Amino acid sequence: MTEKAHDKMAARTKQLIKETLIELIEEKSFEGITVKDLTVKAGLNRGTFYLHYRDKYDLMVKIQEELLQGFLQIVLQIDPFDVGKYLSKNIPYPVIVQLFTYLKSHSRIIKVLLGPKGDPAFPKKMKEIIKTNFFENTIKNLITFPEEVAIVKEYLPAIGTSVHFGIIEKWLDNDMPHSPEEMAMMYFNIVKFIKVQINKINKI
Amino acid sequence: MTEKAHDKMAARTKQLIKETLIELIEEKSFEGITVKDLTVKAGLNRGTFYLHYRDKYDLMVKIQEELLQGFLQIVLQIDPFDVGKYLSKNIPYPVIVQLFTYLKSHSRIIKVLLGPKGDPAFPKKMKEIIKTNFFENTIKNLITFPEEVAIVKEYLPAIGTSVHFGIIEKWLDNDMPHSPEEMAMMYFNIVKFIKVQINKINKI
DNA sequence: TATAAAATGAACACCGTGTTGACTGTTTTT
DNA sequence: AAAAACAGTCAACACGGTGTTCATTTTATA
Repeated sequence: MTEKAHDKMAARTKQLIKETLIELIEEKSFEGITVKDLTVKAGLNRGTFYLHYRDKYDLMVKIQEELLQGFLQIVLQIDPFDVGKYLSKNIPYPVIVQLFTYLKSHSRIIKVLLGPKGDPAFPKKMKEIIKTNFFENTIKNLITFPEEVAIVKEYLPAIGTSVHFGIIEKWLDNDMPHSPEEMAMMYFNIVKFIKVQINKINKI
Repeated sequence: MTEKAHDKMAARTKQLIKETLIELIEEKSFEGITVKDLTVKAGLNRGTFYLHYRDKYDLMVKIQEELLQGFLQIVLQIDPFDVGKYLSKNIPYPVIVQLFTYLKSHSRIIKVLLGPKGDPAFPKKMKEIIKTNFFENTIKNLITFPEEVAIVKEYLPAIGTSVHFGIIEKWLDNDMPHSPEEMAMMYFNIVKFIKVQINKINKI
C-alpha cells in the first residue's frame, strides 16, 4: 500500500500545523494569526498549508470537531441509572472522572478556545452537548420545583447547563488545582446537596 | 460655540457608524466585516471612518465600553439591604427590573456580542461585573454550605455567576418573552427558593 | 456670509491571500 | 535499482483591504 506511507507523512504535517496553531493562539488572538505566521513558525512552506486546509478557519473547524467529538463520546456514556447507583455508593462516577480527565489532557487548547481570544462559537457548542447529553441525564430528573415558581422551570435547563459549564470553566481557568476524581466528587456533592434539599422540601 | 455644532455632526456620524456595525454584525461575523463594507453600507467615505476610529477593533471596544458602563451603573445601585427588604415584601426589586429593562433595550447588540459570531471577551467582562457587583450583593450572603462539601465553596462564585448569566443569556436568546418585571420576580423566586432551603437545612 | 470643522474623493504603498506550475524529496512497489 | 506516486518546496501572480495623505467640498452656526 503505497498510499499509507504518504498518508502518514501528510498526517504528521497536519499534526504539526495543528500544534503550531495552538502555540500561536496562546500568544495572540486567532484573528491576528496569518497563514504566513503559522507556516513560518512551523517551518513549512506556505503552499503546504493550502495542500491540507482551505484556510485558517477550516483548520480551526477541524481542530474543534476533533475536540468536541472526543467530549461527546464520553458524555454519551453517561447513564442516568449508573448516576443514581454511584451517587448512593458515594464514590465518583467513573464516566465523570473520565470527562474531567479528558478536559485536563486537552486543557491547553480548550482554555484558549474558551478564553477572551478564543472562538465564541466553541462555548456554545460545548454548552449544547452539556445540555442535551449531560444535564438531561444527571441533575434534571432530580429537580422538581414548586408550582409557584413556574417560570423557573423554563429556565432550568439553561441554568443547569450554565452551572455545569461554569464549574468546568472555573476549573480550567484556575489551571485544574483539583484532580478529576476530586472534581467528580464535588460534582456529585452538588447534585446530592440539591437532591437532599429537594427531598426535604417535598416532604414538608 | 462653533465647536458644538461640529461636535454634534461628528456625534451623529459616530452613531451612524456604530449602528451600521451592529446591523452588519447581525449578517456576518465581526471578523468578516471590512471597514470598506461598513462605510459603503453607511453611505460614508472610507476616510471618514478613520477620522473617528483607529480601526474596526477600536470601534468595537468603544461600543462594548459604552454597553458595559451602562450595565455597571445599574448593578452598582444594588443594595444588599434593599434586596432583603423587597424580598420580604414580595415585590420586584426596582433595580433588578431596571437591569432587565436595560438589557432589553440593548438586546440587539448584546445578543450579537454573546452569540457565536460575537466577541468571546464580552461574556467574560459581563460575568466579571455580575460576579463582583451582582452575585456578591444578592445571593452570596444567603448561602452557607455544609462543611463536607468544602470544595464547593471555592466554586460558589463561579456557580452563582453562571446562574445569573445563564438566566440572562437564555432570556435574550428567546427574544425576551417575559417582561423585565416578570424576570425580576423570577430571579427573586430563585433567590427565595434557595434561601428557604438553606434555612431548612440549617435548622436540622 | 464668513468661518471652522467635518466629510469627501482619489491616490499611495503595504501586506496577506489563495492559486499556479515547475521542482525536489521520500517511500514503497516491481 | 528504477520508477511510480505523492508530499512538500519555491517563486510568481493578481487581488483586495488597510491606513494614510492632501486637496476639495459640504455643513452648520455666529
